[in-house]
Amino acid sequence: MAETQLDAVKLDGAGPIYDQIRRAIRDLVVSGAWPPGTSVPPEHALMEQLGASRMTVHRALVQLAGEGLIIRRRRSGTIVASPPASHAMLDIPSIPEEVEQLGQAYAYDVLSRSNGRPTPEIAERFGLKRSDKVTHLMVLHRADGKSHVLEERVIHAAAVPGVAQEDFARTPPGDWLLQHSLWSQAEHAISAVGAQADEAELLHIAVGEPCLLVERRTWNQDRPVTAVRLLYPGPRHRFVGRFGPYGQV
Amino acid sequence: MAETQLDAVKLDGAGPIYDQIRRAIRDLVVSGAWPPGTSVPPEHALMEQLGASRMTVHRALVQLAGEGLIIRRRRSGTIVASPPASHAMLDIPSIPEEVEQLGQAYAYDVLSRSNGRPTPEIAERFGLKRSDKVTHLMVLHRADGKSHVLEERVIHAAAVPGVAQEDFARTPPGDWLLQHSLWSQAEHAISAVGAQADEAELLHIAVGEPCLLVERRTWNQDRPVTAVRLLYPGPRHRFVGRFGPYGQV
DNA sequence: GCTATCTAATTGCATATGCAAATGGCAAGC
DNA sequence: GCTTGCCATTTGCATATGCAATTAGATAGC
Repeated sequence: MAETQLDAVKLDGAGPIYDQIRRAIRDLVVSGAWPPGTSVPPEHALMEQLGASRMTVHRALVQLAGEGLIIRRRRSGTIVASPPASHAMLDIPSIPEEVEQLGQAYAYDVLSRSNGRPTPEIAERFGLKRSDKVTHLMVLHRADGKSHVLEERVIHAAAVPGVAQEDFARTPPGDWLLQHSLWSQAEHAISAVGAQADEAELLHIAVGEPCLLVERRTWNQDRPVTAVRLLYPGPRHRFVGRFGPYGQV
Repeated sequence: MAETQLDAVKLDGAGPIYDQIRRAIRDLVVSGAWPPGTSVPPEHALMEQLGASRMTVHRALVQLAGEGLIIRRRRSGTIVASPPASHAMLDIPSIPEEVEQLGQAYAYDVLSRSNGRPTPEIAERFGLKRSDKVTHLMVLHRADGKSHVLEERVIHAAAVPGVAQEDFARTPPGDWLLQHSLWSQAEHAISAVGAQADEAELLHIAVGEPCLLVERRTWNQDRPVTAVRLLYPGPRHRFVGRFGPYGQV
């Protein structure tokens, strides 16, 4: 449980006070300055530090709690929440967890791994500059021994310290990145493609067999972090989302 | 601009007052009792009607506005918002609009249409009872003359008055339903499949060619409304979503 | 009729106040 | 040591009050 630095909360004078407080704390959370578990100063402390009334501070904190950024409990105080990975269609799923939730045994192989510059094709496909240093990976995930999904991943070395030394022997890159990097925005694209020859061989399916392709890119404060291409074989896989007319339920 | 019935707002005594007010108004909105454009009573009226303070009423309304259910403007008052269809991955897109946004000419053909009971296969696939009366449709949507998407739809007649008389000559069923029915929940599932022979012929692609399959079911207060199966040919189509670690951005 | 101005309705925001509810931790008693 | 009960801290909720900002509609002036 880390200490918070009270004076890290700075208002910018733009807009309503409650919203300035909200944004100030939100930025500290999403930037990683206050990692999950950090205790947020109590309302009275913020109130004095910022010269606002308790109700104004309260309003900001209640809103942040509603957004899931912080968790508040009487007497214990307020702490930064751990980002949940539970949005089904709008999330970054952990492949090991997915497989294990299906009651199957998870395993994976790192097929290849290299540090260097992206090839033009990869740079184009993942929206990177040719000058960026990247780690490039191919990983095959298996469920009960059967090929589950083929992962091609590019990691922007500058955004993820230590990635060049990591060999991903114990943790697959997706999960490793969730622990060792921050992201503030992601983009999914889902499409259907036919398997290429090399892909078909690895996934043990016929060439041209329909596959669900998930391409995802993530950024941290507008800097690219990683891009991944997940190829799920056949009609066995589906992405499900539930929602209402005014947004998610 | 319809009138609101002030006494339609009823508290249930469960939980905080601001939340009772919030839920009471939310229910009136999502149930359709207060359709879009309806003016919500001003804070003072609700305050007197409910015996709560203005700030408590205010808190409920501010929250509803934040959720997008209502729109508030000084002096003009508060009105019920129109449900937006802009969530990209989590929405019910209008196919004509989608096509026209691509700058292509939209057209469609109703390939078949029938009223009756669902076949066992359809009942199973769409989660309906065999005894439900349904309208069954096959529609081909075209963009610039080319096949764009093949739609198979089942509409639960009891949930949509007038569907048995409608021939969908002027408006495709998806758009017609958005105007003539209410829904409170929907479920998407996206997967990749190979085209069957009949589907391939209609879409002008080869048998087995990968297609993106979107299956969607919608309910209104737990009663099924419609189920649809949208088959998008080939890798031309993609579903895109943007989000952050704490939810949508 | 047209325009500029004023008025009043309505929401937006902040504060001060008070009490309720939950609970971590201490102290007393066994 | 263990349990019980109390106290202080922190958040949750509701109210009352006051002023600011916005703007629809009325009014006055031309």
